[in-house]
Amino acid sequence: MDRRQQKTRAAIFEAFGELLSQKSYSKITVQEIIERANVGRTTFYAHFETKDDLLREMCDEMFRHVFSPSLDAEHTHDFSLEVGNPKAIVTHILYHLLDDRRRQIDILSGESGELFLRFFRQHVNELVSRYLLTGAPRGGRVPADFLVNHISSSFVGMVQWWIAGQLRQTPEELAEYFMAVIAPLL
Amino acid sequence: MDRRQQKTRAAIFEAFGELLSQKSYSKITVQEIIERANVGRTTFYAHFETKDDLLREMCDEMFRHVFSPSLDAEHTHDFSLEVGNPKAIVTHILYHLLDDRRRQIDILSGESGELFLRFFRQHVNELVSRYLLTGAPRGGRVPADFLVNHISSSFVGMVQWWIAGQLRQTPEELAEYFMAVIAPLL
DNA sequence: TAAGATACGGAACAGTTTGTTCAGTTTTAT
DNA sequence: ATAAAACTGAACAAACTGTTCCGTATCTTA
Repeated sequence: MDRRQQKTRAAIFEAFGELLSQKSYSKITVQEIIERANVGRTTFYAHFETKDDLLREMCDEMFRHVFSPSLDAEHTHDFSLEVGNPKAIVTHILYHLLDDRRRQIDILSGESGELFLRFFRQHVNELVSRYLLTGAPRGGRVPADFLVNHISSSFVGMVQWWIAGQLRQTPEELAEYFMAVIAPLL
Repeated sequence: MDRRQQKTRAAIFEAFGELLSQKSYSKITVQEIIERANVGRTTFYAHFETKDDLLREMCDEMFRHVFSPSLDAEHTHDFSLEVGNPKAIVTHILYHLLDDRRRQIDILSGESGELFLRFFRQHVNELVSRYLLTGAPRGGRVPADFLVNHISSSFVGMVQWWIAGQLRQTPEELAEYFMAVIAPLL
């Protein structure tokens, strides 16, 4: 991809992210974005059809990172190796969230956190039904898709709680809590 | 309150509700609302400072109903009498949601459901910490506020799942599921 | 039922924001 | 070096917002 495109795209994401941590999505104007990104109006619309489009693409990029199996240093894991070890997966994802702290967390704690958590939720749902519920000999007291939804809701809810509480807990602690309320169901 | 005010207020709520079940909140304009409500521009701004204000007031009205202890017919309950019987409370609330079916559900299934679920969540949180967690001899493996948050998230998540799935379950069934995943923690 | 208060309607307003077009400049890749 | 591609800036119509002013309709109560 053209170097210019990369730079513009990055500048827009950067500016958008900063704004999102300051004010709510709906109150952010394209005007502000391009001013802060130092980019021409025409250029913006050459990259993104609309503000919503920008949001979508940014979410994709964010969560592709959060859910990517690889993590730089010692926390490297591969989901496929961790099937049957839910706690490791949970810890792993929480580390990823913490990793690129500035962008993810700032945005998620902003007024438009819910907006992003919708996307987040989708990823979590997929993950849960793929890795967390396979071959688990459940009691069968509730339907499987109810259970998947329950676990995803709990996870996303936990992350919200975590962020709202200033990230006071370590990923390990959090994963501990999570397993305490979820494990009885698996 | 003046009969005229009631009528305009109702007309605006009605119009707003219809629009919300059709398109997302952010794409709805004041212009559309007043056209559909057949109300003058001046009148709208005499009632509500802004579109966000309208949203807030409408949420208040909606959820004041959903969480009100009284329900018309045979399902009449009083929360205060039901402390220690969480399942009854859950069933009760679900019936309330179903009650004014047209407005609540349509809005919640619209693209802006999350917006309303934020308010919904606040009420649930309050309710949970007041009625569902009092005097319960917990194991103490997780902090109390984590637990409250977990239960609220699960409840709201369940409602989303319920609505997305076309309300296929009865409130009783749903309450059954809910207790199955929550009861072990109380 | 008459009078004063209150709510409504319509038109017009300045100020923003949006998304597009066009012509001209800079950067990149080959 | 040159052609393609990306960027800029200005200007544009269209839509929406929130406000003001004034005349009309409706309610309240005395």
